[in-house]
Amino acid sequence: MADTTQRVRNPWGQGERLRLEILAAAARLLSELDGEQGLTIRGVARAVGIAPASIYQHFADKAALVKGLIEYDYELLSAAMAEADASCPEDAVLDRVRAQIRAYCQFALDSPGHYRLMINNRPVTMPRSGPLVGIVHEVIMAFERCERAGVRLRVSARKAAITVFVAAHGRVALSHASEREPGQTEAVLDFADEMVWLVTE
Amino acid sequence: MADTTQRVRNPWGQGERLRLEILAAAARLLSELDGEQGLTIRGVARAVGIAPASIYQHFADKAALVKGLIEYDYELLSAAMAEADASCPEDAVLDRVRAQIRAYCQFALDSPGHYRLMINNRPVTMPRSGPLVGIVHEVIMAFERCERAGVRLRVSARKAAITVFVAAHGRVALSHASEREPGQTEAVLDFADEMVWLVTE
DNA sequence: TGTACATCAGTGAACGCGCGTTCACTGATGTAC
DNA sequence: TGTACATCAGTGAACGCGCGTTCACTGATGTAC
Repeated sequence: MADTTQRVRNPWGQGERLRLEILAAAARLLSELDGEQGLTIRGVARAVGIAPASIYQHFADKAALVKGLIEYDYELLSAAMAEADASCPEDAVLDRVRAQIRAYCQFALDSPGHYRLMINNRPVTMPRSGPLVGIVHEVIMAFERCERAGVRLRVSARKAAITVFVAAHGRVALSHASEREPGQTEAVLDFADEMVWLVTE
Repeated sequence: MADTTQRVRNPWGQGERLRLEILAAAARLLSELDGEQGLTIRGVARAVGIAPASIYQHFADKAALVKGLIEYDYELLSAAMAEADASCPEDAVLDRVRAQIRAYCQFALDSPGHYRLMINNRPVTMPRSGPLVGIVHEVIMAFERCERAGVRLRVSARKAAITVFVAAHGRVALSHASEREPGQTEAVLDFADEMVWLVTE
């Protein structure tokens, strides 16, 4: 398990490199152990091949490490959703909504540990302005595009986005709580599509 | 904090009483600490006023204690939903569905720790036959009653129940992840109602 | 009725563990004069 | 060019903590004869 090869220390002035190594190792651990409680300073240090104390040169404490991880993950998720949106034809407005939601679900299914961390460790200081809100806002805009293109919604674009988003979270969370099953991914993505259908008409 | 009064031991043949005291204390702790990780053998022993070792006369290990709690909680939740259903006029079929879902959300909001434990610690041995399934089945039957009463559903009764249930879970879970806000309960219940409306028409 | 023993409810003290964090340190690489 | 010193990357060992669990025990209450 543990790396027996000795780590070579970074050259002068390149100490920041270790910071990225730490984040990368923490991300890897989080993917494997899915669950924040499995993410420990000592575990990360072990994975990187350094002393636990070394982490404190780059992160004030465990909370700072977790915060760094979450910020990184939000960027990944946002990028995945934006890419999904952009990969659809410009005028396939509903497909673009679906693609975004599916990308969201896919991320959550692929990285349960990361996803749970993002949801459950949202910074307390930003009740309605956290990164999650940015993501929901993208979906709101996608629904507004639909309306402008003539798609009839059963509720406002804003409400449609929130509803679909909340339901997708519910589906994903329940999926995480069960053991993996074949075809689960498709089931989740189908559910997401159906939610989009439910708010349209 | 700690009870300074000495516990009187149960009389001969009444040792089972402690089992209930332990469960009650664990439930109380879970309500306060909301989060399974806050629930510890030692903490429960402290709350009851006994030695940690005493718990092992009634529960083989921590998992057994948790299992006992979950079973108890499912009974509470089922009873609350059944009561909500029964408190509506017989023929107000949609109201009865709504009442059940609202009771579900209310339970989750009132007891986040219990709710999270139930969802995340579902017995691995019963993928599609756990107690949650029983609860969903009640909702399915409630929707079937609606159909028989002439209410038009946009999807099958089964799908409607699952959709509403999943969305309710999503809403509740997100609510748990944010800090408490005034009016939150109403917002969650309104969301639940809206989900019922979305699957009907 | 007395007494030896079984059974019961519950305990005290210890075990080993992994955790987050601190602190004085080591040794290599750069810089000032 | 040499040398004293500052700065850097990173460490080893310890701290106190709370955890789940085990084990031999205590003392009260019942039962057999």
